[in-house]
Amino acid sequence: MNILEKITNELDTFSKSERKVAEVILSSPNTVIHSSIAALAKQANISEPTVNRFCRRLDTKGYPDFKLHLAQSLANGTPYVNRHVDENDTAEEYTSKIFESTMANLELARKSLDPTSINRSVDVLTQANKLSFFGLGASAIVARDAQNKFFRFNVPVICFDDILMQRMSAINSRQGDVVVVISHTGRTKSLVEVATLAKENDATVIGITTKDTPLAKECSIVLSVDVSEDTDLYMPMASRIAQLALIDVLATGFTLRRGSKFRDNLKKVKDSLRSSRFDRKD
Amino acid sequence: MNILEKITNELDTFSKSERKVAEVILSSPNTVIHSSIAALAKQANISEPTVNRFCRRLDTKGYPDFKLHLAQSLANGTPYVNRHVDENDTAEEYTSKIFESTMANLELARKSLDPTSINRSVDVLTQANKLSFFGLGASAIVARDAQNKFFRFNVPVICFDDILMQRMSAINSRQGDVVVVISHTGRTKSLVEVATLAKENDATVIGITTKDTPLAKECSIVLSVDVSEDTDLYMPMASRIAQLALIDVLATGFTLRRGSKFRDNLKKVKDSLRSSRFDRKD
DNA sequence: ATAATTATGAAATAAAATTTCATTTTTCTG
DNA sequence: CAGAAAAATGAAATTTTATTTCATAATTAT
Repeated sequence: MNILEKITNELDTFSKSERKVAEVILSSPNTVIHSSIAALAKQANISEPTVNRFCRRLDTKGYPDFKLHLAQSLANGTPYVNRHVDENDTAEEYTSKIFESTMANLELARKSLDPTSINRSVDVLTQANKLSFFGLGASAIVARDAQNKFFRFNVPVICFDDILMQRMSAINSRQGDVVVVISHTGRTKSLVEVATLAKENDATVIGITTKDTPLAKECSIVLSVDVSEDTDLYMPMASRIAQLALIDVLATGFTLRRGSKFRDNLKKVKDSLRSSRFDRKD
Repeated sequence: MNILEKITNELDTFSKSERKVAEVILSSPNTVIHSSIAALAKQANISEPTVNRFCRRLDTKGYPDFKLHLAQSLANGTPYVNRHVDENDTAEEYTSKIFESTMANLELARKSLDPTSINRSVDVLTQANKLSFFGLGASAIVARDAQNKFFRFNVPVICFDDILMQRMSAINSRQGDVVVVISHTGRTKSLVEVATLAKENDATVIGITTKDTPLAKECSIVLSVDVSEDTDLYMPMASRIAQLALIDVLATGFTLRRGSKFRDNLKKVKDSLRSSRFDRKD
C-alpha cells in the first residue's frame, strides 16, 4: 500500500507532533528520502524519537525502513494521492499536483466501477431506440461529450442541459428508450425528478453518480464513480474527468459489441472532417 | 534509470568481489533492501567496504542511498501504459485499459506542458477585461467547461461553439481581451482563422493545442498538450481529458493569483447551489 | 482538582556505514 | 619471469545515524 496515502488517511489519528512530521513528509517527500532522522526532526521542530515512533506507527521497522517505503511510493507508476495545492506553489508545482491528483482520482474511480453494471449498460445502450443524456453544470459538459460520441455511432441521441427540455423529453420517453442521467452529487433535485419521470414512462434509466444517493435510488442501473471529496472542493474537477473516462468506456464497449464492420463507419465519420482541416506536411 | 538494469549492464566491468555482490543483489533484490551492509557483505562473502565501493561505483551516495534506488526499481512494476483495447476484452478488461491509458496520457501531457507558458497565461488571464473560449467538436466541450469555471470567478467570460459567432466575437475583440482557442489537431481551418482575427484586433491569443501546428503559429502563448496519437484513433478521448486537466490548472493558477479572500467568493457561488439539492443525511 | 494515561525529548546506547590504512592480489614492464 | 606499480580488498577505527531508556510534560478521564 502506498505509504503517502496511508499518512493522508490516518492524518487525524496522529498526535500533534506526529502531524508535524506528517506535514513535512507530505509537502516534500522527495527531500525526506534523502534526509537523516535528525534532519527531518529538525525540519518538523520535534525530536528524533518522535520521528521514530511515527515510523513505527505506520507499520514500518523504523526510520530507514520507512524511507524505503516512501521511496517506493514515489517511484514512477505509483501516483500520489491528492496532494493539495498550496498558496505559494509555483506554476510547475501546482500543475504537477493537479495532474497527479487527477490521475489518482481516475484510479479511485476505476476501482469503484462495477464491471457487471458496465456490461449491462452497454447491453442496454446497444439495443436502445433512442439515447438521451442529461446533466447540469459540469455534468452538462459530460452529457454533451456523450452526445458527441454516440452521435458518431449513427444512433438517435439527444442531450439537454435545460431543466424544462429534460422534463419534457423524459415524459415523452417510452419502452426501449435509454436515459442517462449524470450528476456527481446525485442530489440535484430536478435531475432526480427527471430520472423518476423517465422511469415512470418505461425508459431504462442509467445513472452516472455516486452510490447511495437519491439519484442512484431512482435508476435501473447505477454506474458509481467515486472520487475523493476534497478535490472538488470549490469546483468540479476530478469528478467530471472520471465521468468522461466512463463515457469513453461505454462508447468503447458499444463499438466492441457492434463488431468490426461498424468501425469502418467510425472512420468514415472521422474522414468527413478532413476537408475542414489544414493538411499535415509530414 | 533502473538500477537493476544498470547492474546487469555493467556486470563485466566489475571486479571479482564486486561481481559477487552484484550476483547476490540480482538474485534476491527484495531481501537486499531489508539487509544491512554487514548482512549483504556476509552473504556475498566479501567485506563491508567492498559493498560500499560497489554502491559508489553505481553513482549512489553510499549503501543506504543505493538501497533507496533499489527499492524504487522494484516498485516500478506498474507504470501506466497505453494498452490497446482488444476485440475480445471483457468489460473489466477494457475498462481498466481505458482508464490506464487515460492516466498514461495525462502523464505525457503534464510532461509536455511548459510552466513558463502556464505562468504567463495565468498572468494574462487575471488581467483580462474579457475572456473568450472557442472550440469545436470535442474541444467545444472543453471551452464550455472553461466557461463554467471562469464564470465562477465573476469575470466577463463568453464561449462559442458556432463558427460565425466565434468570428464575430473575434473581430470585436480589443486590447486587454484574452481569447483562448482550443483545438487538439491545431489544423481546424475556421479556428485558425479565428485566432488570426483575434490577434489582428489586438487580443492576446492563448492556444491550447499541439505544438508546431498552424494554430500554434498564430497564438501569443501556446499551451502544448501532447498525448499519444493512437488513443484518439476513432474519436477524441485522451486529448480532451488532458485539455480539461489543463483548464483546472489555469483556474487554480487564477485563484492562487487572486489571493485568499477571493476564495470566499467561490464558496459563496457553491453555496448558492445548495437549495437546488437534496440534503445529505450524514 | 487529581489521578491515570499518553506524548515528548534529552541523554545514553546501540547499530550501521564509512574511512583509513596495511595487506594482498593483479597487472604491467623490461 | 622477476619485480615494480597499480588496483583490489578487508581489519580496525571512526563517524554517522538510529534506537532505547527514562524522566518530564501534556492531555484526558474521573
